[in-house]
Amino acid sequence: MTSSNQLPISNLLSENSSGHSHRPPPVYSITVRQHPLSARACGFSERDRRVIDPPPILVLEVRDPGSSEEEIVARLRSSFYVVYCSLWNPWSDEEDNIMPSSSRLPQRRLIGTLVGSHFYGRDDSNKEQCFFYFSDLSVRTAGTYCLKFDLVVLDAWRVMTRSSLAVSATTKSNVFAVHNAKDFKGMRPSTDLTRCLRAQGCLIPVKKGSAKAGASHSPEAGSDEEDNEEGSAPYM
DNA sequence: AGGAGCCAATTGCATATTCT
DNA sequence: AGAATATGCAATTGGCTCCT
Repeated sequence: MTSSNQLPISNLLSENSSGHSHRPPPVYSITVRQHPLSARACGFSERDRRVIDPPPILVLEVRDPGSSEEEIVARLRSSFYVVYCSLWNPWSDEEDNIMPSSSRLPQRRLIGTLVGSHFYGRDDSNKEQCFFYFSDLSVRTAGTYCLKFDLVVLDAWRVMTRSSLAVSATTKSNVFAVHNAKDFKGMRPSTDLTRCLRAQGCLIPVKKGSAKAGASHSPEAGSDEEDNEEGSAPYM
């Protein structure tokens, strides 16, 4: 299991513990490689979950002039990263996770696995990258939202000393629409990137998509103006 | 009329069985 | 013994119905 590219915990400990090195800290950045486009509102039922389509996929990059290429790759292969997802209102630019309600207790609007799953593999252009995918995200109510992603680097030194972990990078997805059951046009077929990751062993679900959805917006055609306010491609 | 939840059909995956 | 095929189960998805 332990590959030669794996970074020992002792290395992380020494490289991250502040005051133990004069090297500038590495710079982390995350970019949304596959943006969410639409979803069907899943309501308040715990049983009936409707995932966001397509599943958001992020790419992690590390810039560290003091490290060799091999060290950076080893760092990307390690699983000492957590990407946390939250729901945002794109118009007010405020978090939109909590639904205030007079009749019910306040509930989270975004449900599912809010922490991204780490996967190191090749993208559809055969480039090795560190991915985080969110294949189990659902939104309870219809509306227009975007997703905010926060990267936290699990610093062994800080974990051991029980210090708080800082957010190392942040990014947001494009705006996407959540429709009611009657308005939802169906799931799209999985993108090439999704299929590519799946083929390498990534546990991301692959969907065939419905004819209705496929006719109006195939992933290849990229005609998403109806659902995607910014009119950008599903993934870049 | 719109939203929330239920239901049936479809799809994917795991396991069992059969064949070479 | 290993590969191929069949079967069953669980998850997913779209559409329908009921309630507010």
